Amino acid sequence: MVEVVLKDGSKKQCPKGISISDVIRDISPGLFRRSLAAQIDGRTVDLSYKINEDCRLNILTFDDEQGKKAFWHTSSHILAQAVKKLFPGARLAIGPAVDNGFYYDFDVEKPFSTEDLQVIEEEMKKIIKENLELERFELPRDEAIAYMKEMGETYKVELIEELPDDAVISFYRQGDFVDLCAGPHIPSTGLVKAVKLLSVAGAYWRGDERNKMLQRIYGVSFPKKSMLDEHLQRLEEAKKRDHRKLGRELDLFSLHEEGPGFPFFHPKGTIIYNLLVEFWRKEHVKRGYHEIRTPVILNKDLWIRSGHWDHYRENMYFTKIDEQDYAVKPMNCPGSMILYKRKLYSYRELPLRVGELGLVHRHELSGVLHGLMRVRYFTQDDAHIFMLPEQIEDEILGVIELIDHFYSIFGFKYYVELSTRPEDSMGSDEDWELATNALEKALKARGLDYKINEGDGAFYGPKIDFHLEDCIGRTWQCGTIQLDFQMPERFDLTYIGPDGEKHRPVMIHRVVFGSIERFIGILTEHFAGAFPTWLAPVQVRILTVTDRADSYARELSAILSDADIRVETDLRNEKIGYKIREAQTEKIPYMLVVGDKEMENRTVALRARGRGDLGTMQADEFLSKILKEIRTKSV
RNA sequence: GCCAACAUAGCUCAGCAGGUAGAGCAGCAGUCUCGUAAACUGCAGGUCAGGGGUUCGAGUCCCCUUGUUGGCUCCA
Repeated sequence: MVEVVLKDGSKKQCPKGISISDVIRDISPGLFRRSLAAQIDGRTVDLSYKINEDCRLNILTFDDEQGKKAFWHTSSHILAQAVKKLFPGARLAIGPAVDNGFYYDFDVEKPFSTEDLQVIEEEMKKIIKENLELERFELPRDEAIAYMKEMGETYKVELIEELPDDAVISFYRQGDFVDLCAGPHIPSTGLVKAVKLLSVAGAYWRGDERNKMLQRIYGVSFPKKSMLDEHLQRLEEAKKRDHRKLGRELDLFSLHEEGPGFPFFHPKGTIIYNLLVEFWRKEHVKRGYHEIRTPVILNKDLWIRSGHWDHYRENMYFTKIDEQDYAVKPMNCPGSMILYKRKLYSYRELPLRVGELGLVHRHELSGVLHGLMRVRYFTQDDAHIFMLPEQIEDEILGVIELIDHFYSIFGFKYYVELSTRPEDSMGSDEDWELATNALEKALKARGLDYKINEGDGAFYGPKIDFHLEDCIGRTWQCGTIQLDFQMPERFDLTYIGPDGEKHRPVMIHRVVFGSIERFIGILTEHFAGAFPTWLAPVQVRILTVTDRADSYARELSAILSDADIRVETDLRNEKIGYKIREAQTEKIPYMLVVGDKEMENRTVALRARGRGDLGTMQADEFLSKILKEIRTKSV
């Protein structure tokens, strides 16, 4: 007998060699129907796994992250089986579960068309209907390679050859289809009650553009038909929050063929931009930052010296002035270096925090442009902190505090990553290790959860990245903190120490918003266009019931405007319902309805976006209420 | 840049198997003075992304270019 400890702590005696399925069936037939995979002592396994010793058992359903993954992983096998049946020449690459479904990469003669997806989806449904069982088996390395070679699966052969020596090489069989796979999988294909193939895309083998481009099919699946409908419904809803759609509807910004990746900001978008900048300046002055402005175009020699020519040239724009080569800045740091070098600094002056709202241009590949999120010019809310080596940790912690303060004001949740040395980079291994450790130490001191992003640092130093989510859950890097020993060296920066000698300062590059343009995109999607009052381009609109209230409306407007509130009047000869509807679709936070009654009593009938009619109140009562809301930046 | 799809009025979309463009909203002009998400009538608005080709005839079929979308690579 073996002892199985369940999630709730209860213990169960079972015969040795019993399958997990049998254990669950014994606990509850209802749970058995929903179970997809299981964890034995934290290791995810199939339900057919035989228990041979005492263990802790955790049963996974579609509600568990790992259960979902197994479900989608099996779905990707069904996809591969369908493709092999319809396109026998297709070779299989990889087919994992991802956050929102699954995909499979195929090497095929001719790219898949949208029509092919339909046919493949139909074939998948047949496989599901057959309710094939998934059966696991293992092979020694040489047999596994021979087996895959025989089937012509060259990508699989490559995968097996690269597995570590001690790896268990397992396969899963469903009907006549076999795939190399670590598992786990759900017991049978019939559990997939609803499947939808969403898109085809090219994807390089192993994500390397030097490799062959494969055809990737994305799909999603669920154990219930209604869950698929809900999922598709959610995607539709998310589209309504898309900042590109809202940007057009709310007249914030636009993009034109004349400047792909170069957004135009309209008056209302510019109001938001300016408010963010104003807020940014206040918070930075409080924290001892100075602000500078440096040129957009600087001589090429500067960029050679900074290392950008060697490591960032592909992303830069160049121009000529009087026969000399110049570059449009893709980063602000070299300009900041020049200013640091204009005079001598004492150690007493450090840390020196120098901010710059710098307009940078970067040549991004045409295929990656995306609204305001990925553009070819943007404003970095940059700052460079020059400091003594012993100030590193405090300064990093200060920036983390600042970023957290900013994001929490908007109510954002964020993800943190630590990016380490990339292949194309400069400096010694010791410097990189020192810098990376310093960042990591600060993260730990602050108690932040973070993921390590191997090889994704800047070419001059490692970085802590802060990611925010868009409407469909894609994350975008916004804030970043980069520790740099290289630039001070390259530009021979110095400060005079207590010993009267010159020493080398260390520097931090950091941004909070990241790109003000991208941040506006994130804000738009986060609030679905209904910006908090302090950020709303129009904060109040006064709506008249009839033209008898026009002069009262103008008077109110002047009072609010004097208090720096962004107010508009709607005196058109339209029905009040029509005016309300329009203000509502423009997502204006407050509507003041004024007619004969209000005029007589010097009141306003208040209506708030999303909260409807709030009744009547004195005009000055409303004024103090909205002023407080703006001052506290409440969301 | 690569793979696929898409591009018709300011916006959202019709235009079926080639026979020279249509709706709703927005805009403009009038009428209605109206109390919490759409009053009524009329008018105007398009070298169908740009260029080439096939055809008696192309928004519709083919090719190229540009842009957009979803991915890949890359990144704030």
